[in-house]
Amino acid sequence: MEMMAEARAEVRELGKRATPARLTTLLFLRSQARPASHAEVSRALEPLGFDKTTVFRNLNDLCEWGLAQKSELGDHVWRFEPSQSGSHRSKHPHFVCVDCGTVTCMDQIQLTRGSLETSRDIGKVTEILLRGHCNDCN
Amino acid sequence: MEMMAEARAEVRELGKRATPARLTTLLFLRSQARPASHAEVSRALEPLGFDKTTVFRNLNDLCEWGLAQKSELGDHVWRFEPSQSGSHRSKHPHFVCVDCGTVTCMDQIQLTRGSLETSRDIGKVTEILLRGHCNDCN
DNA sequence: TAAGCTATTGCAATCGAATTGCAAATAGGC
DNA sequence: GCCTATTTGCAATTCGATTGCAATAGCTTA
Ligand SMILES: [Mn+2]
Ligand SMILES: [Mn+2]
Ligand SMILES: [Zn+2]
Ligand SMILES: [Zn+2]
Repeated sequence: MEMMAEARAEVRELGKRATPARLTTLLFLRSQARPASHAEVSRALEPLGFDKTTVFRNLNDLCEWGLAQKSELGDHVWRFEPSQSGSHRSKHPHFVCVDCGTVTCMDQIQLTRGSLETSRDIGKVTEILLRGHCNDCN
Repeated sequence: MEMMAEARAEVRELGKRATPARLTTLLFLRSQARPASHAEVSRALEPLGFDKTTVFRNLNDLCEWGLAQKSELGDHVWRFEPSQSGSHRSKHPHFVCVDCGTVTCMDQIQLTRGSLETSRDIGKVTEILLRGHCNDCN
């Protein structure tokens, strides 16, 4: 498959071994519309014969190597999503519904000039997380 | 003590029992400049003879009753802080340093008009969390 | 393409925060 | 002071995250 060959090349590029578990984990993340928890990825890959711990380690390794990103969205569970390939490889904002737990990836959320100054007094903002009630939940 | 009598009144006002563990927990939160984790509160109260689980339950009860707020700031640990007494009892934004873990309470962080519209398409934002590198850490 | 070295895997065990069950203690109304 | 519903203390449990270690399997090299 096309995707698989591509993933293999990317992993090899980093000097890492292109194992089936690793490539499948990466492909799975890329197939999802939203960040996936370790439990979700495992649930999908265990039936294929991949071990839960191996998945766990690969998820974290992929993050360490820049191929994926890990975020804590407020429910004490890590969620993983593939890094943006092209333009913005940086973290993007997320919206989490406190009612149904749905996570939405957002582009270009900006703070007002005043807020930006305020935040600069404290530090350099690298990540924005919004929480609230999604339109479906109200 | 003044604080204690005040706390007692507030708890009684809610129809709840003003137990030593409960009042001490509330006073402790109010003595802190930053949100405190359950572990931190327990560490402070256990030497005084209060049980870890009791502290845990009181922290959550206080939140349920509106006297405190609970947030997940990105490290898989709940943090508790007293509700603002006067003007804005609502949740305020926080900044968390991903390096040192320091949490800073912020006032009035606003999104740009455009971002606000974008977010409205998704849901009603009730909480904003900023993460990044604090000025002390660079 | 077979051997060898090392990264990776599988599985059991451990960790720690969060959560629960239940009997004993106690706050507050009477 | 008595009574009862609430709260507490302590042990046990849950569950995601994390680790140790021996077995396995990529990849490099000869
Ligand atoms: Mn995303
Ligand atoms: Mn705060
Ligand atoms: Zn929702
Ligand atoms: Zn810092």
